[in-house]
Amino acid sequence: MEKPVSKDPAPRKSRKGATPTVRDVARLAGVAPMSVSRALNNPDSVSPDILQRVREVVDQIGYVPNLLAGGLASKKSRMVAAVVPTISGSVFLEMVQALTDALAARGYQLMLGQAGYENSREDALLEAIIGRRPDGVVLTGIMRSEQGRRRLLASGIPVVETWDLTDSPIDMLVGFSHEKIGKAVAEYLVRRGRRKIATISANDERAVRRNRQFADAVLALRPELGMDRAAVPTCIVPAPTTLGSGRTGLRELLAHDPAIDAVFCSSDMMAQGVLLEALALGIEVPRQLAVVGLGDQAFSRDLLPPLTTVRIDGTAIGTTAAQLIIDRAEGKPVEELVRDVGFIIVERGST
Amino acid sequence: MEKPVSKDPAPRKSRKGATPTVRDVARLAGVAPMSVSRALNNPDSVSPDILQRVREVVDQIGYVPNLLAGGLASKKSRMVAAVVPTISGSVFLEMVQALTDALAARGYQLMLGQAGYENSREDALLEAIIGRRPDGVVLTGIMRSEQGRRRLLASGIPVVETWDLTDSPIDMLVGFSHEKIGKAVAEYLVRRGRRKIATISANDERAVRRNRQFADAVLALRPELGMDRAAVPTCIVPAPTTLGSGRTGLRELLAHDPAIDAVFCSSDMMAQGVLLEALALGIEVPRQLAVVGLGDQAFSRDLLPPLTTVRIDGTAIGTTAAQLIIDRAEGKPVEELVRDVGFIIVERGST
DNA sequence: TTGAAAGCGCTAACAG
DNA sequence: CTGTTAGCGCTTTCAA
Repeated sequence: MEKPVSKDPAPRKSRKGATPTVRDVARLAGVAPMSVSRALNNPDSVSPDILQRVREVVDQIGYVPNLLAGGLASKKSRMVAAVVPTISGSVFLEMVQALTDALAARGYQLMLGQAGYENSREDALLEAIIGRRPDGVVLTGIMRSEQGRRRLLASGIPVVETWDLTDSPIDMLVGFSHEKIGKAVAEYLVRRGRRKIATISANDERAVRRNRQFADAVLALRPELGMDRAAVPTCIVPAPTTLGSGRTGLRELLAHDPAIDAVFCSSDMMAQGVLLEALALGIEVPRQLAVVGLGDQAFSRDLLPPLTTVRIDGTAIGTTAAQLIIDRAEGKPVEELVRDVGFIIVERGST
Repeated sequence: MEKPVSKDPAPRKSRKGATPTVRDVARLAGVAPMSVSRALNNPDSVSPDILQRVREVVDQIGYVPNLLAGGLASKKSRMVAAVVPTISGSVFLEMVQALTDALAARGYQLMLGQAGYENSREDALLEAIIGRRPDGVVLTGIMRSEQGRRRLLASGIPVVETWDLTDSPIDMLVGFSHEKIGKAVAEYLVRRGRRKIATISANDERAVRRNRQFADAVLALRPELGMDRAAVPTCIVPAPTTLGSGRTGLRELLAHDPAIDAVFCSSDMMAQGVLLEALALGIEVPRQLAVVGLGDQAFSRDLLPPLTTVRIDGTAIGTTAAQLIIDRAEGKPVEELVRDVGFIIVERGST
């Protein structure tokens, strides 16, 4: 004769010290594990009675659901990966902050990856990201490597490229046109009567396109300069840009042509360096030299003189990217896959 | 009579378009799933033949292991969570960068959480973190809330508190003494002959302790000031500190006492604001006013004058924290649970 | 509304 | 060295 099955069929005795699971909660609340899951994830789908009992037990034993297990079962990890070139001193911080906040508000967590500016680690990074099956990936800039595009595409993970525009996004896109910025700043400076206009910029691909358009626009408006882009001096510095690179950049430009009367910098921090170097050299800003930055960082309005700069709404980019990914994850149809958040030239004392 | 079991017992036909799994790889390589797992995670434990066949299949079909599943089975998520008050304009960036890099080099990924300065979201954040079963948590600062300490402790996750020291860490600790910084800077300024010494600082708990020690040290060295800490004017500004708060801070201090001849700021960015405001007011630095910052950010050496500041080695903190957590995760015994990375006063032109 | 069964994709543990 | 078995802790699916 078989031993009768006991009422409590020896559930792996919940050893003291082990992290509690749904089953522990279920047992203590006298319900099925599935009801615990429902009470926690979808309180409306469960009777008030069960809901309350489950909540009591959860509070009492300090149960925290294992989201790895949940993610495996439901194929939703509630994580979003963000890739930035580097986090340090970067213009992307505002976006990352907005992203983190917007995601957290909806129960999503951010995974941060640094790709480095030479894309050295990009491949390993993509593997680390895809392997964690995030509900979305936010890329800073456009994914250039064909290999990377294919892997992301194949993974089926929603992707938001940012901080740039392109005709062929992998998936979704929230950005602005670097070409238009180049053109707009050039026109602005020429309109303000500047004649010898230069740029200091990082050696990245976006800056190159911005500069090309910048130079072309200057040349178009100042036919006397001829057709050669070399008439618009450009100082290239390694990314990431720093205050120091702004200082040395200005010195190099002036050594090349002392008559320069306007500089467009590829970051506010670098523009600040230009302001400082001008001060050190006794060059008056804006009378002798106009300075324009890029990014409108918090400090820019408090500089001496306050910095004219191109405002990029990093918060809008981050918030929008989060929204797009969450909509996708929740099955809502996404209307416009490409959003241009534009930019504004904020005019201040440095021009 | 039963149908004979076929040799290939109908493995859930790998529908085209579905993400491949270990089983797909195993089938195509003609080995057991376990061997695939070993080939990928521990190549030495498998014959060269199998290793090669597995690698070929992996490359060919673009298999990326599901780390959620792996983490669930192995109880190692290869993720580390970091909590910072806020990422923007922050002195913690260097640490976060070093952390990300050091972790990535060992195959770990960083999860970033922003707690906010008012600890408003701390609770939800902790839940989101613990639920993902990271292999470690790096906290910026000491966890003050008893509730938070208990939850972390109960979770059994290795914790590294940073950027501070305490006698009762939750687990591990990599930091330095804010009290000692306050004392050291005070002594430094007094030794340089400064008489009217003030501070501008954020309203956070660490700054308060630093300031108290700072004021006490000043009073001890300058008995003529009496015993009242009010003799060391302090301007409190809301966190996070900005260049703008440095500018207004200096104005407020001077309004209170025009004779102030030294200011200790709780961040380099704020110290920069002080330099700028001094320039605007025609106050000579360092002749009339000495300025000391905190953090030794990249830009500080390039300021005008270069900023004297307290160097905190964020890179060392991040790298050490990563090391401690990885050691723990891999079962290595951790020798010293508490590491004091110290600080250095970097003397430059502003004093 | 609630519950039971059956995995999600991987790896620990043990056998061969 | 290689394979088999049995879960990890949760949720999907289906039946009650």
